Amino acid sequence: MTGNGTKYAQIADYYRLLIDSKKLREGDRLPSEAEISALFKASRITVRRAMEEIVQAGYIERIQGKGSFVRTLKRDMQLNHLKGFTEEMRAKGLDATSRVIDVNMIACEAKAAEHLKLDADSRVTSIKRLRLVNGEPVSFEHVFVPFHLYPELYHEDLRNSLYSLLARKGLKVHRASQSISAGFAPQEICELLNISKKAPTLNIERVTYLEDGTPLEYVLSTYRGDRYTFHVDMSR
Amino acid sequence: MTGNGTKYAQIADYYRLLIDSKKLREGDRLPSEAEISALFKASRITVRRAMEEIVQAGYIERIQGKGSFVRTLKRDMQLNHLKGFTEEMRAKGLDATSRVIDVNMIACEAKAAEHLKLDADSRVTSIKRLRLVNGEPVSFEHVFVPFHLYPELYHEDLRNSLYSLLARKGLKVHRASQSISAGFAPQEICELLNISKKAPTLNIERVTYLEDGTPLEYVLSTYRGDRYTFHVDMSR
DNA sequence: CAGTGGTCTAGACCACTGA
DNA sequence: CAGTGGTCTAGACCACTGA
Repeated sequence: MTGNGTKYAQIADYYRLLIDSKKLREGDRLPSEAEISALFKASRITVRRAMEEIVQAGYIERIQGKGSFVRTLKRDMQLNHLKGFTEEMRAKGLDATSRVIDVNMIACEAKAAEHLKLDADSRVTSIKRLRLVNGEPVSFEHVFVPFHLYPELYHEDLRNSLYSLLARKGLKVHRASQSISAGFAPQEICELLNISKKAPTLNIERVTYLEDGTPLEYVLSTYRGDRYTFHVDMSR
Repeated sequence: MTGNGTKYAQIADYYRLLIDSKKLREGDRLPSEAEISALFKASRITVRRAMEEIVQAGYIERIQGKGSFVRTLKRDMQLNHLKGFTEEMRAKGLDATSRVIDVNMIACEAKAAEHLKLDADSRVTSIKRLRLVNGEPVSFEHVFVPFHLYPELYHEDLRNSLYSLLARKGLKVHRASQSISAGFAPQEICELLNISKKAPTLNIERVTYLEDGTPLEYVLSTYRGDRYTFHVDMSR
């Protein structure tokens, strides 16, 4: 517990800690406002202020007439689960494979370096792959992984899930930030995807991070507009 | 003003509307809590509750000793907060407006009916709007809202945030499911967006739901590929 | 200094839940 | 019905900004 700060922050911290440390588990009921009020010798409004804090942070859910309950995080996890291409296609019952176009250790390009928080000339492993579903090309991706995070990466078999490989090295993808736009692809990518230069493509720029916030990879993907749709669930 | 809903919601809506309709602009100061309190004959705590609402929605910023100001926002890395177009652009510090193309009460199309869980010939309010940022067309959207949820909807001023309007009727967007693809737009939409028929577009199909799971709206949006990028954060 | 928002109190009535 | 959270009031003292 903190001890400093405002009263409502202390109350909020107290319950946040109980939940973080699993002393209060999913679905458990918190004491009522009146009880917390008595426990901390705080007015009900101060207690409510504290509860609002942890509702806001997604820790609990309050139901009039029933009480405050530790939230089941399952729903949100399912809501927008971050998947790799292989995993995503498997979830749809499709068979995903890759054709490795090119693997290299290179000096990092400026844009990739910025997203990976590396110095401009740092070394990165560069991987170009064509992603296929049921043997048909669906997307082309160019992945950049900081070399020092996984020096042997370019010796590995990259025909399957990259995330599985990384996970086996203890590099677990935690979150990703993506930018999705519509456009065209350059000639050589069009040829790989077997589409016309005038065919629209879905272009996704993705940065994935480890739990501690370290950027793990920077990916530029080009999806065939006629073969791929990106799904997202969002909540308020 | 609406007349229904809670007092704090009415106060919050009042100022949200002033900001949406540009009667209060970026950097403008809102009246002090005492003034709002007198104006609405509400206690200070109720006023504060209202202010918290619109702080939460990213509309204003409060500074102790100075006052409450309409937010001049750069972009902040929020999680994956579900926003309407107006709100999203505001968060990027951009000025969003709409041109209403067409509003109608129609028998629901099969696809919209399916997503809205309505019978095939149920009545829906159909709204076609052109969304502009700094006066330039960015997207065209076609919204379907079940008629019975908000019968007077087509009498309302639809130039600003639809979600604000709905919220004032107690119809609060809770979650949304979206499908994003790349493609082209039909002739008439290209003309509205002021692009060539061969220009790529980002097409988003969205279904939004109320907290109890009732579908609230079905939207087909067509974004100019050169003017819009969709951002998503995902976690594992 | 007057004016602002931030924290806090004690107390009230209400709507909702479940026995 | 008792217990819960939701809304609302009137009033207090505080910390901070700016003249």
